[in-house]
Amino acid sequence: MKWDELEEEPCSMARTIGVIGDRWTLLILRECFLRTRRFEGFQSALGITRHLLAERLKKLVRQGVLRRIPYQESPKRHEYILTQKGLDLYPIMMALVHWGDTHMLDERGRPLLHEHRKCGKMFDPVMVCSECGEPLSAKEVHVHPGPGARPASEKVSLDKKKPKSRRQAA
Amino acid sequence: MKWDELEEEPCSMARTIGVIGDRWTLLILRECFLRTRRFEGFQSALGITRHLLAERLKKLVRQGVLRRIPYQESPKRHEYILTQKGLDLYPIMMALVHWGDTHMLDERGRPLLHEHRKCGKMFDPVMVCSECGEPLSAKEVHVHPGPGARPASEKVSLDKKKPKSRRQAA
DNA sequence: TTCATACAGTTCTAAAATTGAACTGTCAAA
DNA sequence: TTTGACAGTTCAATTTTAGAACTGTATGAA
Repeated sequence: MKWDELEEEPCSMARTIGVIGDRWTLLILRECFLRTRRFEGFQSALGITRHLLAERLKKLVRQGVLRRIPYQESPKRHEYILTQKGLDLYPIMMALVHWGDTHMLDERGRPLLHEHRKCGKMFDPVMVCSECGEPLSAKEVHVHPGPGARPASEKVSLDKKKPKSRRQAA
Repeated sequence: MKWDELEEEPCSMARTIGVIGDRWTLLILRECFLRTRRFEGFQSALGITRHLLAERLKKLVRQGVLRRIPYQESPKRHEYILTQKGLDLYPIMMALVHWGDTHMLDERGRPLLHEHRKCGKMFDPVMVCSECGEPLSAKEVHVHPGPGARPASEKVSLDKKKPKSRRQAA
């Protein structure tokens, strides 16, 4: 599968993965949420090669996750700022952090604490149902095909290839 | 940076990314939540190469996200089942799906709808504060160093290399 | 004026990861 | 006896990524 094919999959998760589903992109976005805005800032915070960083930033801009905004003329310099589409990634970031906090800590404890300005307390993120407000778990959710679902006839494979016998075909 | 170094970073997000932060792993986990359990099931649903699939499954088992359980003797066959650690990835999966539903839909609409068994309604996942229950957004959250934070002295770079001048050093 | 540095990239080669395809081996059914 | 399901493993070819240097504008210091 080519990776741009992911964005055409009739699956919202696959499409999201097509945009942000690689390690460097996720780390770049972490820095964005920590207020990094400039090329050198990302590069020195992450140790990513300049080549990949340039490429990933371009892709995020193309996808509308970041906006490239000039902050000085001559030499032209730009900052990379999260768009609303980018800011909407926040729940994904928090969910990643929270899983790490729950399952990947060492003896030293949490690297970061999060304070909720509205209530002034240190908090954890909790995912709830938009309708009843109860916390969600996989077992309480039932999945139905929606209007954009793939027709049942082609449900077999992401890349539509039939698995074929591995003994010589002719 | 080598990818196993990610898991040693004093950052819960980096550690999580070290475990599930690549495209195939995320797609494999999607299938797990859709009740796929067997090698051939993953392979034909995703079109992933058998080589990579075997490797990714091994890693997920090693990380405690999946458990490998025999379902028949001779020939030995195993199923891959989400552990509790794996089930706890659910909020991440839902957050990915929800962002895709919000920002990556085509004209046809949502590929999947989610029904909450408890309340019987189709819902969206919402991330709220564990303390006050209000929905979260990036701007209302303030980050503090926790007990496991990296000392300020080495805050510079993920890989601890100082960026050095790019003109000939000798 | 010359030198060093900041910044935002681009270019190049070597190394690592991924793809695609075939191969192994056990067992069941035809 | 042959074919197919299943769960991998192996290997060559391609694609990505890493690591390092290079380009080019501009500023401040010597």
